[in-house]
Amino acid sequence: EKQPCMPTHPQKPLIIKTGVQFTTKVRLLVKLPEVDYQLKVKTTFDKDLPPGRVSRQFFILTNNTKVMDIEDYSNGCLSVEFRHLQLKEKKYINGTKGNEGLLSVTEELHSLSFEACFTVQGLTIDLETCSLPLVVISNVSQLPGGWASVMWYNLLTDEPRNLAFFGNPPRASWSQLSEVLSWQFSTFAGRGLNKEQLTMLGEKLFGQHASCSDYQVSWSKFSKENIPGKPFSFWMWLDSILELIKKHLLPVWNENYIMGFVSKEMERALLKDKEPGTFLLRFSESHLGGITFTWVEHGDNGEVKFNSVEPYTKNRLSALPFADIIRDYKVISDGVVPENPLKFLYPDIPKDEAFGRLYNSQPSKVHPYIPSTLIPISEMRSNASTTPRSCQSPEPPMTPGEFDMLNEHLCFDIDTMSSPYSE
Amino acid sequence: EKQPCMPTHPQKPLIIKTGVQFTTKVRLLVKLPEVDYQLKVKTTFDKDLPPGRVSRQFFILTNNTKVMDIEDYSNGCLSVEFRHLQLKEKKYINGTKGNEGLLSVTEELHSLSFEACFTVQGLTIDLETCSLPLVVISNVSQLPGGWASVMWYNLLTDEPRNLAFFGNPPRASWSQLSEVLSWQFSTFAGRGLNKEQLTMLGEKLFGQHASCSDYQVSWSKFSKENIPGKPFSFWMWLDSILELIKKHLLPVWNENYIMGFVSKEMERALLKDKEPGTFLLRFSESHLGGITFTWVEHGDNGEVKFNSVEPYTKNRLSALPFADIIRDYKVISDGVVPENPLKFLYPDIPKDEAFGRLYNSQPSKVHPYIPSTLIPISEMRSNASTTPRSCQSPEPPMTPGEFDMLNEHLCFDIDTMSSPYSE
DNA sequence: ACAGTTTCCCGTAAATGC
DNA sequence: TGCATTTACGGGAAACTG
Repeated sequence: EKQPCMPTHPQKPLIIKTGVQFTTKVRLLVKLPEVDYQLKVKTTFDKDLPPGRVSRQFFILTNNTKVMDIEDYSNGCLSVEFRHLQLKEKKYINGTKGNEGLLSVTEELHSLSFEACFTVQGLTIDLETCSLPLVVISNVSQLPGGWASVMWYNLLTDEPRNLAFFGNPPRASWSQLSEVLSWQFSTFAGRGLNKEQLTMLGEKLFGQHASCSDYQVSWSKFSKENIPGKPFSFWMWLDSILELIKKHLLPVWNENYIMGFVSKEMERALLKDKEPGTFLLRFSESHLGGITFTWVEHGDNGEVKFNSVEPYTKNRLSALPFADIIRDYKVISDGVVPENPLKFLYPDIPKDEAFGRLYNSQPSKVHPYIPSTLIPISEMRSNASTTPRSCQSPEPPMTPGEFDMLNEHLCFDIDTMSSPYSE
Repeated sequence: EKQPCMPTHPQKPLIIKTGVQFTTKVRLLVKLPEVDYQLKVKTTFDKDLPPGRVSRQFFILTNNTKVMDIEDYSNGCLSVEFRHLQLKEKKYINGTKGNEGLLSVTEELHSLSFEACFTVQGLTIDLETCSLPLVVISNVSQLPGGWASVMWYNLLTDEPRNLAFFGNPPRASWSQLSEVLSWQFSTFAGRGLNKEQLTMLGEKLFGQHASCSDYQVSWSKFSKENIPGKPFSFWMWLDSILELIKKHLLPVWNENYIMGFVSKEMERALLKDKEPGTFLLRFSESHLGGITFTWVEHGDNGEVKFNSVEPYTKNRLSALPFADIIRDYKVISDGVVPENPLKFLYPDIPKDEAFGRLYNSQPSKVHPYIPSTLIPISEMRSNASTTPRSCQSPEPPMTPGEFDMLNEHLCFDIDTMSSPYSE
């Protein structure tokens, strides 16, 4: 909470969504000799930005002027906190938008300026400062793109406000980037990525060169180009997993039960010598935000078989928590009694020992009813059978005497009125 | 589409949500002799309402004036359509709100006025009309209450704008009300209510008097008082079922496979002589928006047993469509092979014959994965185990020479900035 | 036509007012 | 304090716009 008495910029670049409130606080670092006058601060969005440098322009919808006040808890500093600030896009200032469409919206950097002007003993002093770069989005669906920008900026520059950063963004070394990725998981999901997990991610980005930790990753490869053969970029994929963990897998992830980032080859190598029924948890590489389990079995003639279930995504997981899925998962083969093939979490932890504490509750006993729950089930050899007014009135001209009639009968009619709630 | 040339009010009372766009159209019923001038129409919310008559006041946030135009498709009538109208509440005009808190917000009726003024051959004519009563809500959670008001108003008065209607709302006879309720289902769910279903609803409202179709229902009993022993009113309960049907049960409802409104006594009477495995579908009376099935079985010593599953609500149904639940439902008794107890839809339709066409899903064959689905299951004899900066600076006074230093170092600092997307 | 972007608005949760 | 009502905003989908 304590800060030195020099101008610093403790806040990180931020993402602001239009129409959603945000807050900012400014503090005067030097005590003023005489403070018996009001010091007004005005905040402006993209104050000095020449139009044309950005393709979109925004303004602060709400009150943008406030009087500085002595902080209650500190030793007399002047400060002011703007609350309930809200951004709105300026529409069509003159003709069309300003910028060439080179940058995507989440690469476009903006800033918030603060100004005050006051007079001390006859001398007029202007104060001004401005925030670190800001990304402005209009929908939460743009949040992953915004985070990518913030990460890349923080990782690769110390400049306080290089708004042209994404005009020619530098590359990152894998050693730098992997550290940041791990930090994302440790910050938002409570546990970072270990060496094996990072190795798999490195291989995903540039094949088998993962050992070269000084390999360079371009901004485009990180978050703009799609992964070959996939309809999403590396970061979109990774972020979808981060979101899945945050919403549905937090305890399981924090217990380190999700290996998560393992190639299919590695997975088989790990499982092949283990007890039948040994399984591990892995994130889907083909779909956004999915998790699957793979278990090993021995066939009748002793050969090793691997099975992976169709990945669970947020929709399924919000119907049934993941630990319960592991507890209840059943495979039914041609009418035989269903059985749960998951016995040991890799390498050899009995399933209930690992997940027992994470199992969710069970039947609500609303009396007259039989409790019911959903269980996940796979049929091994199923024959999938899919079933799939017309307006008539006297004509003109009018005689003078017709006025009364007109005044009598002329009136409006509400022809239709609709709202989403009508009919 | 065609309308007579007299003022009528074809639109029903509506529900408008603040901040959500609505549309209205006004038409001039008499052709004007000379139309080579512009006729402006202005729309005003609650124009003539003395403040104090309503507890909330609203205004039209968007443009409320528009020029009348000749309708393209008709024979030359003047009309104007207001689009993108939006309502906002006036806050604290003078002190506190106007009204005694007698009425709830969904009982408070408002209106929209339209005015125009024009001059023909030296005579000035004022036109004005106003809509049928409107209910204004601020959240969709108030929609059921709003609908109740609209229904009651339509049912019990022909007055075009009796804004005081809910000051002393009349009672409805059961024969009137039941017709309206059935109409709700037929309008919004495609199939109305039959006599048996209405009888059950009547009994719910006033015990066993259901046969007296001239029994009177008060507004309060219909939608304000809770059903004895339940935390919701009759209409809230019924509307929750209507919503459930609209979102999750439409095909099943339209095929008439949901008996739905049956008392438990009636249910048993109907099922007791039927084949074991005969079931019927019934809405929950104890919880909002739930549906259950009850099936009949014969015990070992021949006695009749009835079972009902815990009702399915929208959350469960959005994880698994209802027809699939019926297809896949299993009961497992003490480790025995699970079996689907549902065989015949009452009275005797084989389950798959009734629901076959409505079965949904089936395995998505994303190759390397084993397809998996959720199935609903009940354990009959389960032992439920629940687990569940400090700011220091030199003191005044200043010497003249210190000004340069001050001007050099004095500046702002952005102390904190936060948005929901920060950190 | 299409993709990137914004708008719209439901539905849940939280905040606010009475 | 509790209840009624409004606000906030994520998230899915539709509308927009070059």
